[in-house]
Amino acid sequence: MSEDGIRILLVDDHPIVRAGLAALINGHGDMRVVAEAQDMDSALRAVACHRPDIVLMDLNLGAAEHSGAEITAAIRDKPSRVLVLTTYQTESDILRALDAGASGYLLKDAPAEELFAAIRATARGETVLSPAIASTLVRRSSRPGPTVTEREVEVLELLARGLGNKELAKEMLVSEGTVKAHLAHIYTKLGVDTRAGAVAAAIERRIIRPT
Amino acid sequence: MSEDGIRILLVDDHPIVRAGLAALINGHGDMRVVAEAQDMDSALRAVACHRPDIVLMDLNLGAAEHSGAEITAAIRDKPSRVLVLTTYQTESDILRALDAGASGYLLKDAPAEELFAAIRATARGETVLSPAIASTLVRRSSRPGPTVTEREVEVLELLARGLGNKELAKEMLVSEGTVKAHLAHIYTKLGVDTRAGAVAAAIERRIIRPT
DNA sequence: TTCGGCATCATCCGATCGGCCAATCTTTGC
DNA sequence: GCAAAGATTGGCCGATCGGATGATGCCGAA
Repeated sequence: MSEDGIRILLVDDHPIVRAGLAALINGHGDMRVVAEAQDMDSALRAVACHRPDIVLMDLNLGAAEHSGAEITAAIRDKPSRVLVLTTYQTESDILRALDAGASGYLLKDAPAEELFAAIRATARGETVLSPAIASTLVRRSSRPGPTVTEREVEVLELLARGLGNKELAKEMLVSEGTVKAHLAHIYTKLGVDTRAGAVAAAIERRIIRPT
Repeated sequence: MSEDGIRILLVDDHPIVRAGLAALINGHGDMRVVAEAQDMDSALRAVACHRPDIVLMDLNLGAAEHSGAEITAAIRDKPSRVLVLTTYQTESDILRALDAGASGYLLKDAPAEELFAAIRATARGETVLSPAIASTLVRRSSRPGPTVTEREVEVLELLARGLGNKELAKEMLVSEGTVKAHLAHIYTKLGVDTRAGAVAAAIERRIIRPT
């Protein structure tokens, strides 16, 4: 890795963004884009084929079936390290990605220099988080206020897809009463009183991400 | 403009994406990024100050108050031409931008070459649309299926914000009965039977955009 | 001009939702 | 081991929602 710099695999579904990032990265002597992928399947193949040091992955993969966290998990045991680059900072996304084994989580809001620093740090084996991300996580753990449960996030995500209580119950394999209990908790925690309002508030607070 | 190539103003709220696009564009001899802006206000100032030939604008400006179409309208009478570069292709966004006077509408899904071609074409005074965009517009006009009304789109957008029927009525300055009528029409057109489902379907069909 | 689409409004009724109360069971942590 | 928190379920009731139906006015196309 040291002779030709940090070898990077770019994963993003937007060719234009990909080309931009590649141009940006290749302008630096100590790192190089060795492959690109536009979806999860080709990303997996590229990892196996090119053995990059770092997978720079845009989690905002449009209407992807794979949750992005999935792929991170699939790559985790390979020698490559995954650096997630995304637009959103929903609690569920961050936690899911980190749980899956991502070595870093960066927001596109960050300045370009931060990206390079993050790439180098990740290559050194360190774990990198955007300041905004870090503060989100800190806020999460040290907030006296209401914290939505994992299960409640599930409910919110299904809610955003327009399911009714019966459907919610069937989907989550619980009774309708349980669903209503979760909903009641969510309502009080978010300070709303309708399902639609809950979805709006959840999106507002970046608890879930709009479909 | 001809001595130093096409002068471009980049507008995008993500520094990383901006840096990537700048690196990409500046790699071409016949075009150059002369200024960058991360929000609408600084974009307007930059237009007045640098007089770019083209404003390459990312409409996907996070939680922007300004609709993006607004700014396009504000720039329109200046000598600069606006080329919109975005992720989404909702009917309302496209039509709004074109109505506002954008000279082009490109999806990030497009290959990078298409971006350069679009920049050059826009500089020549032509109007450019992504193939996907064009087909969306064509589909819109030649589709036998259900077409949601302007008013119904309004309802859908408010619906996505979690309002109840009473609130809907107050917001739209009509009676609750009218709201329910609109809802009924929307349900049959989208093939759903709940407000949440309608929101999901509307987002799915790119009629509205998740907030 | 006539027909159809759109927006507007109203009423009735069954289904669903949201609020309130109470209970059991598992996990987590002190 | 015990307390706290989360997940689970049940029932009751008023409020809201969704479906069906009908009616009016406006405007553009045939």
